Amino acid sequence: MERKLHTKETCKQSVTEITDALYVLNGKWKLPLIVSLTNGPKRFNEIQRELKNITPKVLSKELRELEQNEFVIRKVFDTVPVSVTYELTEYSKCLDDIIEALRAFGQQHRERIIGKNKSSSVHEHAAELPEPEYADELEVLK
Amino acid sequence: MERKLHTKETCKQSVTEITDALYVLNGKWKLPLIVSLTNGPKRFNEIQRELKNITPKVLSKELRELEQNEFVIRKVFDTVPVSVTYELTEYSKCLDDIIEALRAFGQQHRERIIGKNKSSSVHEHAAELPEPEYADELEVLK
DNA sequence: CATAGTAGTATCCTGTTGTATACTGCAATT
DNA sequence: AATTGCAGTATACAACAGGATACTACTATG
Repeated sequence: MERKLHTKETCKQSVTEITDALYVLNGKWKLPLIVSLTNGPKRFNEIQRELKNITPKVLSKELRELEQNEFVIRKVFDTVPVSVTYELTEYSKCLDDIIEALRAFGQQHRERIIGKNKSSSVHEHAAELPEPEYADELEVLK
Repeated sequence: MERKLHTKETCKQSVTEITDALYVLNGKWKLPLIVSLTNGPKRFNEIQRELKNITPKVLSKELRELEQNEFVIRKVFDTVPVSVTYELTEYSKCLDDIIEALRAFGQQHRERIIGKNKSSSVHEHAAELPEPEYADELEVLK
């Protein structure tokens, strides 16, 4: 149960650092958006198709914010009509560890949930820890 | 500019995995809350004091959600009056990589912003990439 | 000629998140 | 005897994120 961070001071400092990080990456879309750009530049509608359920308004806003934080660069080509691409910057590479950790957790957590649901007849800890309704809590689970 | 994930398929799958992960960890408080519990069990008011600005209503809700996802366990001691502690579960360890990555990024990003603000007289890329108002964008920066 | 695609913007609306304030009932402290 | 701390709940409200739908002006395709 012991972790690397265990003094009161490093712990408080970590809370601040995490808060800073989340301030920049918050919301439902920023990280998925960055991931969807990892295999090269994409155009607006292309992204919208890939990130099922994102509306143009929200996508537009998220892209603007990522641009301001220098994770994404917007390139306009003066074709007729204009075409616009979005691509990741060099700086965005500093997010790779976060993305990889989230990805690994997401994958493992989904498997855990599926396993849980299969053996859901066993309720030994039901009183202390209510059996979560995982099926409703993860959206896709195809 | 090449990363590990670069085929269309692995990229789409990663988006799903990230979405799953964020589904469980979303919001402003869950990760900071978990971090604040890394140096041992804490009581309700103790947490509230440590996480400046969280209201009891929100804290209560966040703790309930973390409990349902089995990251936190709530222990009630029948002292008079009852005392309650919250502590991290074994399973919560699977979040350590995420937390460490976010922490490292948060720390480095804050330093980058401070550096940017010092040399803010240089505006060579102002037209393409508006100089972000970092001072307003990070909340603490004491 | 109608449809589809381009890169978004404009409005309106809902739902969650967060804030503010007050309150509980009991015990220990001042 | 009054205040403080405990672990929250209750109520009302404000703010913001996000969703639904429609629309622009232009071009290419069927």
